[in-house]
Amino acid sequence: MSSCFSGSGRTYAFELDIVKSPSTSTRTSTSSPSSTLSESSNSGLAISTRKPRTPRKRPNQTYNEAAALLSTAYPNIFSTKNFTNPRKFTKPHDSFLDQSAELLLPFRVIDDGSSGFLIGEPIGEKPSSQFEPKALISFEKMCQSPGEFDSQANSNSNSMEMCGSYHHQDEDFDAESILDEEIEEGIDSIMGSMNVDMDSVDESNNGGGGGGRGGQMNSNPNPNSSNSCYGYPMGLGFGGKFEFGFGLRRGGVRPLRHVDDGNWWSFPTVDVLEISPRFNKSQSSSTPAPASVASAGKKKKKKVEKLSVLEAKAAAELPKETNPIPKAEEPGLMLKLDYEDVLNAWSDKASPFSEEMPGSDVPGNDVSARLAQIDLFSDAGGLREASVLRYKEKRRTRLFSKKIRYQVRKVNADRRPRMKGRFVRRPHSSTNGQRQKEIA
DNA sequence: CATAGAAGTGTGATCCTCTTCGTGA
DNA sequence: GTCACGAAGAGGATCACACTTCTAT
Repeated sequence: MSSCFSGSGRTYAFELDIVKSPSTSTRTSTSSPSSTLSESSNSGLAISTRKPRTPRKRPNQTYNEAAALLSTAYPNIFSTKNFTNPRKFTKPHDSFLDQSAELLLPFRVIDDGSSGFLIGEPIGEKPSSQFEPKALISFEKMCQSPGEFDSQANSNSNSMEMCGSYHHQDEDFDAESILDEEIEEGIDSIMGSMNVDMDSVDESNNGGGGGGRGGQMNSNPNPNSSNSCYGYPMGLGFGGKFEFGFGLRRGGVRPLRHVDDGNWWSFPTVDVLEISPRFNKSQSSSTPAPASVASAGKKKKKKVEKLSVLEAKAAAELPKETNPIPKAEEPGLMLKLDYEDVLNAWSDKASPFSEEMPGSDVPGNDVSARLAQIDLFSDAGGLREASVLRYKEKRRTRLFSKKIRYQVRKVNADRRPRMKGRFVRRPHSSTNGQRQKEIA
């Protein structure tokens, strides 16, 4: 029985395959590979003569790995204590906010993908057994983690395109796209779905194009989600040029689809309303929109209204403890944020995520030299710096290609004749012994 | 040391799920 | 204008193949 799920947005049913031992199985030499379907589709309880399929790959493992390292590297920012109870994170005065007093981090300082998305990982709730010492390929098999939900993969690609700033932060890294996915996963774990009245968001953001995915935004059936949601209304007057990592495309963030009900809530979330400046809703809604936009907005408006009614119902049924975040509409609970002041205040400060160590003589990416500079036994965070560098170096050198265990077999396989991708017998195939003699 | 059987290798075909779009009620 | 349904396409995972090498007995 396999309980692993896909990480690429698919949901796989539990399979109950009674599989013969590989040693006793005889490979069914079917003439057509399509026999797979006929063998498995008739019944949930199938007897297969084939090897069980290897579990689907899970892309989130590197995310977890990075999360653990970053929490070690930047405990002030990615403190695991914030993650023990995700709800804590949504409180206006939690430790994260305390770090910067009245200021929030300007998002542009998040220099690489390993950083910004880690805020949400519930490290404290999960034993670190998933973090293996060797650098795992991101698509190697992993076990289910609470931080994984398969909507990530889908929504990731959406959020990515709006994150224009990210593309300017190229690293010397040949598997960038895969890394991007990790980042996006993390971003989405922060983003989640929005349950705010998104009329204005939809109107300005959707632009009438792109097939109306935004209609799903509020489809999260769990009433809790109304309080632990987030997502940034990109269209709300930021003009899209604001370099926030909160990327939205085509109407916003998707809901948590196919999320394991037992774990989905464990994502620490940031209520975007609490970190957002107030927007004059009436103003935005009164702004005349283009016709196409208006029609698209209308379409969603109904859905949003429907869902908001349902959510309001469900939220009312919930006990107050489970609903600790105040409604966004409540005045006075919003975090007022003067972005200009924030940017000014941080303009002369080094990024906490910067590749460059402040005060370091060693420029660039000479990790060894930089490691040598670090006093590992000082109290001033040398271990932390070392951890960060180790992590970055590891990430940089991580292999995303298939690992060849036996090079000679690869060579042989390359030489082997094929027909439509399959190995075929050599024209004058001989027995192994004879073949070896020939080679000798 | 000999033997049997498992492991592993690359690539095209196939399967499967999800998304997008068109059509009709 | 809305909704449901189905087709088409995209994208990713897996399978099948022959043969050599590795490993356990």
